[in-house]
Amino acid sequence: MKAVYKHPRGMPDILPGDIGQWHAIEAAVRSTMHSYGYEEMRTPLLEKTALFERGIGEATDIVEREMYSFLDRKGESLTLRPENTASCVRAGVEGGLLQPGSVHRIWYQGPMFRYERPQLGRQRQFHQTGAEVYGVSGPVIEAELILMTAELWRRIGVCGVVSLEVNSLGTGADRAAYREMLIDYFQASADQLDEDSQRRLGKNPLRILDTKNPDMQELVENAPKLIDHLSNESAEHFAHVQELLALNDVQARVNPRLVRGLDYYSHTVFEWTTDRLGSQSAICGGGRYDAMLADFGAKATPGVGWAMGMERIVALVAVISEGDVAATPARGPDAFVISTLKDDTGFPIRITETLRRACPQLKVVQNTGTANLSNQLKRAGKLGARCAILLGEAEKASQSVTIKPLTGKNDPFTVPVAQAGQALSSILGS
RNA sequence: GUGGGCGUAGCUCAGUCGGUAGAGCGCGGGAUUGUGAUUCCCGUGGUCGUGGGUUCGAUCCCCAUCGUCCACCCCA
Repeated sequence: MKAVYKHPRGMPDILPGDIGQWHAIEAAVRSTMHSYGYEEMRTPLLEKTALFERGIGEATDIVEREMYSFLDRKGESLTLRPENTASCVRAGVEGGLLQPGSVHRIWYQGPMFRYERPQLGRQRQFHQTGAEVYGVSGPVIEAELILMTAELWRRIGVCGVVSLEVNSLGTGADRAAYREMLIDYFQASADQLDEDSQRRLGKNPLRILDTKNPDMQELVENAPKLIDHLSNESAEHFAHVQELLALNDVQARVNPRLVRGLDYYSHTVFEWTTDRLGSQSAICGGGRYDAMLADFGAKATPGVGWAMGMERIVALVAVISEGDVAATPARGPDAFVISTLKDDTGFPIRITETLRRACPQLKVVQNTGTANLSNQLKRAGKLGARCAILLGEAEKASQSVTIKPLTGKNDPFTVPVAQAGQALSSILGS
């Protein structure tokens, strides 16, 4: 079989055999969001390009080289969303949610798009799940958001292989003062900066600290740290967050070099990482971004949030469970209808449909082959069916069905069609 | 965006020192003209990712392209 068409690069299909993993993780996400009182929000996949340029920051890699932007039929520049925070803020403002004093806990889930070289855990169309809180300043809500990610890892079953790093970026004023300090420091050693860093020096010197260039490690290591130059209020704020995490048994390592890629953060930022996924180690990250709300028209409303990469979580679960998950088959049919009537297709489908209507909670599947009874039963067994419904000349003549339980050693029995649904329910239990 | 590996049946892979290909599993049918998870038999399967080039001849060599993986980079 040759495929006439292939998927675009970095945009793989999720086939039925893999969807169970996603459903399991999505179920954990939903239950966690419910526990914490967050409500789902959905925004369009396309936004006006300016929304992301402004919201994410012009000097970021995402905006500079990773966005899928195009002109629509009226010549307006639209972009496939590379992340969802800017859209959520836009929707919150536009939808009138972000009134001063009101509080909203929001979560989202869906595909995002970035033009990158694909790798394990890094696709061009990928899926993020995230949570955002609007209308709450202060450290408690930051702690809540971090604590819910920790709880999510517990529910997904990956808490043993992830670790948390936190940092504080302070206030805009803190950063402005620090930024000057940093520019002075790096300019004094400008000859040691690589090309990327020289470019960032003018636009966004904080991101130089995030470099992984080994030649610059010493320079970066000795740079002044923002966390040592926070205002007293910011330092207290950050200390409080750390206390609240410790109070709830969540270990966090302070990483003064954690800056995060998006420009709008302030105060607490955090990142969950794992060492089990090769070079894509970040599985979740977030922080406070009051400044973006102000930019978007909600001056009096603060905002905090995080996002996690679903593909990375799926990959992480697969890596740590090795063969376990593969050995867990998808749940088979509750009832598998097989027929030895070679020239009557009407009776079997009518019985199947009757059972579905009588037992809407059960999965009732009609066999599609023409094999002999023995092989049809083998197929039922392979599918993991809980019982088989046998139809043949005798059943057709007496308008009855034979039910054969496949899980135990129960003998098959025959009941009239009218009682088949009830009989099925009672032997399968609940 | 940079560098490198890979692409043979639905899946995992073998193979051809250049003469158009195999295995296991899977899938379909049967052994058993009405009772499964074991076994046996038969069958289905691939213009060897795609397009060019070299050659009498290419799945194999070369180039391009698409997809994929790894590192860098970046982030979720």
